[in-house]
Amino acid sequence: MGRRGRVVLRRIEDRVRRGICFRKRLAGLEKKVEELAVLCDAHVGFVVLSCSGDDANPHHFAAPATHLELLFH
Amino acid sequence: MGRRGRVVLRRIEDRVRRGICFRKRLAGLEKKVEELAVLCDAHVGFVVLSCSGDDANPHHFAAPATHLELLFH
DNA sequence: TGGCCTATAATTAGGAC
DNA sequence: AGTCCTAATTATAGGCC
Repeated sequence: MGRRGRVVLRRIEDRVRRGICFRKRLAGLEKKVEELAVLCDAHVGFVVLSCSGDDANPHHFAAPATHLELLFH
Repeated sequence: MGRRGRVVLRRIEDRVRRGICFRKRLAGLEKKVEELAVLCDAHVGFVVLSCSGDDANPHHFAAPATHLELLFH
């Protein structure tokens, strides 16, 4: 994707590239979730527990904040 | 987006258009979640409880299936 | 490592049927 | 309401610093 070729749905073996991809896509996902919630007045939440080989960035998110109680109560 | 103008982050007031947008974006989100999980070997899940004014389509999803236990146990 | 840049791929709103 | 089409926007891999 981006500059070269299409997405191949397969684990990215290189640790560094996998981490970069993880951070970029996580940001994109957060935006999409927020958009779905607001545009469609939906209750949406998502959880990311970890990225393999990257203990530094366990993550958690739900959007928007007012839905948090509903989802994770 | 698409044919006319940019995304405005605001509730779509028209019921029919909101429902269409909901279904399209939900499908897109499922794909993105699946991709994040596989590409980055991450544990990801998301929940959609409802779309306002569309009781027909409460939805639930987590990807991939092997992560379900981890996330919603 | 982390932020910008940008060439491409991917998503999607609206239309047609 | 569902499916296909496609223009136009948006997301993002790889580069660069």
